[in-house]
Amino acid sequence: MLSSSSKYAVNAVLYLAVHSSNKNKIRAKEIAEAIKLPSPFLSKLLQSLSRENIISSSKGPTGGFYLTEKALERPLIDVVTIIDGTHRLDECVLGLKVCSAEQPCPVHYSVQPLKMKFKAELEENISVFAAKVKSGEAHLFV
Amino acid sequence: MLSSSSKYAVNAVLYLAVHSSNKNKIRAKEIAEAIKLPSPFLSKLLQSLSRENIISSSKGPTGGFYLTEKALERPLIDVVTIIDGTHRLDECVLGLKVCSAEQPCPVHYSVQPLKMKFKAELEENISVFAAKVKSGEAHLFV
DNA sequence: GAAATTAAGGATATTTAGGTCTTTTAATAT
DNA sequence: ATATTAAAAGACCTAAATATCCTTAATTTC
Repeated sequence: MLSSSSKYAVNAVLYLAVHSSNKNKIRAKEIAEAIKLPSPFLSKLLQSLSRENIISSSKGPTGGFYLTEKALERPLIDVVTIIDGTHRLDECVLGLKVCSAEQPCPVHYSVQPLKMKFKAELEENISVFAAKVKSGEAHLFV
Repeated sequence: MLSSSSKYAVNAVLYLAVHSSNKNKIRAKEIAEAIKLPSPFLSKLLQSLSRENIISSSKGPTGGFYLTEKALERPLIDVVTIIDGTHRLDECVLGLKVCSAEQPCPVHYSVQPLKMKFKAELEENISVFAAKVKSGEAHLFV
């Protein structure tokens, strides 16, 4: 459903949402260690996210990545679409080119509502998910 | 959620469910053309399915693949697990090693019910999905 | 301004899923 | 029996996703 890359990206963004601020930037390496990911690879993902302004960065000593207040109010699904594009979440579970209400695949009516629901969940703001982690209601890492 | 391979496999099995019988076996090549797939690749998948007895085959002239009455009563999810194994449908959407009711990821409670529902749908017999195709209620190919 | 630090960016390597080809085995028809 | 047909099996190839490395650019501290 999601690529590994976008899973990592979501993890990283939520980590930043919980731990960073513009006063407290976090280095790629620290995030990588926290979420147990090779840091050069994570850097690539962070770069992509930064280019699309969903996370912010600054170079040099005391530099690193962080989320602005504004970024916290963006839906989590933005992270996914930046990394994976939009197609992946929309395509037919059976891989049919055409799969719609008019030409449904055999599982279309079972799956379509679930897909809509999933996407709707991801429309929730990053801050909402971060709040769950902060409160201990949800966890991020092993 | 499903690998391309298991999507193809599901398509092929449903094609067989609709078109084949032990009196009317279908060659790999014909299935491949019908579902627009490279036939050597499809052959591999059919072999795996045949080894696990979810589809039947016979060699030689008038040979090919077919589904028995018994096979039609197996749940569609068997096709998926033969090709993908069981892990793929169970793993955490955010890729966390541990993701459970006790240690839920931030989207766990949103996604878990959807996943259960999806798996439950796939527990339906192959014949049920085939019937939908036969009645024109669902479609298989572009 | 020089040194140190950290992200950015490009090039490259590795792994895995996806796809192909060739030979062997089994069944059928003549 | 022999020729033909089609699946089985294994080796092999390809492309995309995943991961790494190395150089450059931007900040900060001293």
